[in-house]
Amino acid sequence: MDDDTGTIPRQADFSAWYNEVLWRAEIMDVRYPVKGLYVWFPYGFGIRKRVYGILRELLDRDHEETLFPLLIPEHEFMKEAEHIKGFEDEVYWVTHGGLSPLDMKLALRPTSETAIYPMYSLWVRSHADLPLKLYQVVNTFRYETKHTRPLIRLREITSFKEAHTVHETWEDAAAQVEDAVARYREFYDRLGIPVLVSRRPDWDKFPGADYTIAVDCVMPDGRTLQIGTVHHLGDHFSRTFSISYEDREGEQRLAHQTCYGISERCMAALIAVHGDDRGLVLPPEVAPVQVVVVPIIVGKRGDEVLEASRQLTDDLAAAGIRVKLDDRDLRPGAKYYHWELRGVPVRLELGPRDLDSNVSTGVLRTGGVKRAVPLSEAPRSVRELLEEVARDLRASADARLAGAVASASSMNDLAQVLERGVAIVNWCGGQPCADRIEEVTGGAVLGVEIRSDLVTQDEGVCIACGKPGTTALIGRSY
RNA sequence: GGGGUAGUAGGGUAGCCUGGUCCAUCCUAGAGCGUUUGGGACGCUCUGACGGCAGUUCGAAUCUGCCCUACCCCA
Repeated sequence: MDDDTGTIPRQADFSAWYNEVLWRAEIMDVRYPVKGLYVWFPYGFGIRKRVYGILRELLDRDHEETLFPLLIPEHEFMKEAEHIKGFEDEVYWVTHGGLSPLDMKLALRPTSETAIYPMYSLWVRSHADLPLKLYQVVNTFRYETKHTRPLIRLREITSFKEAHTVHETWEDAAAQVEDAVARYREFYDRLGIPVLVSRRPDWDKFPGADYTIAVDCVMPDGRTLQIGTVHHLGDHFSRTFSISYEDREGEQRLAHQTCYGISERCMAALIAVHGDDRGLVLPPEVAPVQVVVVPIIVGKRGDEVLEASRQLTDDLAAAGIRVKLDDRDLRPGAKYYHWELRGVPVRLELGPRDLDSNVSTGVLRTGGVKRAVPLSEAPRSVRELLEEVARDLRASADARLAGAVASASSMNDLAQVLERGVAIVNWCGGQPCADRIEEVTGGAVLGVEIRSDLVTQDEGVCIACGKPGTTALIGRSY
C-alpha cells in the first residue's frame, strides 16, 4: 500500500494519472471485488471528512441534518411517474428476506425523495411549519451498467449530501434554488475549485423537476464533471405525496419543493482540478496533514536536529496546525516525494545548517522559492505559508479554467474548442439542434443562463440552424 | 448499447501460442540486522502469487467453457 517509488503518469494522461493517484496517495482502494464499489483509505477519508465538514457548516446555518432509511417500499417509490421513469433501469431491489420472497419489494434508494416525502406529508401541517429545510449525508445505490469510475461513476455513492426543502409558494422555492446555488458556489470557492453554473436543458433535468440548475467543473482533459445540482420540484411531488399546508386563510394548499445534492464527485474535482505531475495538491483547509517536518539528520548532529524538529512540531501542533514529524529512517528525498504525492501543502526541512541560523526551510506544494521560517515564530509564519498555498492553488485553477473556456461561432470552431475544453455558443434551444451538435462535434449542451465571469450572456444566431438563439455552454462530460 | 485487451506475491512484469525442465524469475514492497541521510541509499537474511468455478489430461499459470473484475476504443 505504501508504494512510493517511481514516477506517476503525467497528468496529461488524465485517466492513468487519476487511477494511479487515487491508489498511491491513498485515497481509495479500488480492489474491492464488486464492480463500482470502492473502499476509502483512511487518508482519503480524512480529506472527505473535512470537505463534508465545510458543506455541513454551510448548510447548518439554516438547515437541520436528519437521517432517513436506506430502503424504500415499492409502492412509495412507484408513486411519481416521471421520477420512476428516470430511475427504473438503475434501481437495486431487495426481494428476499432470508429465503422467503418479500411481499413488498424494497428499493435501495437511488436518491431519497420517495423515502422522505411520505414523512414530509405527515410533518407539514401549517404555513407555520414552512419553510422546512433538512439535509442528510447518506449512501445511495444505482445499478450503473456503463463504465464505472472511482468517485465519478459508482454503484454505491457513499457520500451523497442531499437537501430537501418545502415552501409555501413556487416563488419561495425558486428563491431557495438561488440560495442553494449560492451556497454551492461558496462551498467550491472554499475548495478553490472554479465552477460553471447553468440551467440544464429540459431533457436533462431531474426526473420530476420543473427545472435543474447544475454546477460543473472542467477536468484536466477538458471534459466537464457535474459536481452539484439544484432542482425546483414545483408541486409535482407534493401532489403525489400529499404535502399540503393550511395557509393563513385556513385553506389547504399544495406545498412547493426543492432538492439539491452534491456527491463524492466533489472529491474527484478536488483531486483532478488541483493535482499535478507529482500527485495531489490539497487546499490547507481540507489537508489531513497541513505541514510535514522533515529532519535532515547528518552525522553527529542527528540528536540535536531531531530534538529541534520535535520542538518545532510541538509548537505548530499547539497552535492548532495539523503537523506531522517524519522521522522515518529514509533519505530526505524519499520523504519529499512521499508527502508531495499526498498533497501536503507545506514542508519544513530542518537540518544542521538551518539550526545554525535558527530557522527551518519552508517549501510550498504549489512551488516557488524556499522560505526561511524562524523557529521562534514558526506558527505565525507557517500560517502565512498555508494561506499562500490556498491563494496559489485557487489562482492557478482559475487560470486553467479561463484557458479551457472559449467561444465558437461555427461547427468547425466548436469541434476544435471541445478538444481541449468547453465552448460558448449561441443556440436556439431546440433539441434537434442539440442532437446535431452532439452528432457532429461530440459535445452536449450543458446548459443556458450561464453564471460565470468568463461568459457574457447575449443573443445571436444558433450555431446549428441559424435561427435566433441565446448563449449556451457546450462540453464533453463525464 | 457495441467492440477489443487483460487478470501471475501488497504493487509492476516475464512465462501461455507449442501442457512436464517453473515448490519460476526480475524490479518493488513487507519483516529483521548493519551501514547511511540537504531531492527517490546500500548490503545480507527472510516472507509472499498463477482471478473464481467446472472441464480436458497421467500432468494445467499454459488448452476449453461459463462467471467475476479491470482497462481501452466506438455509440
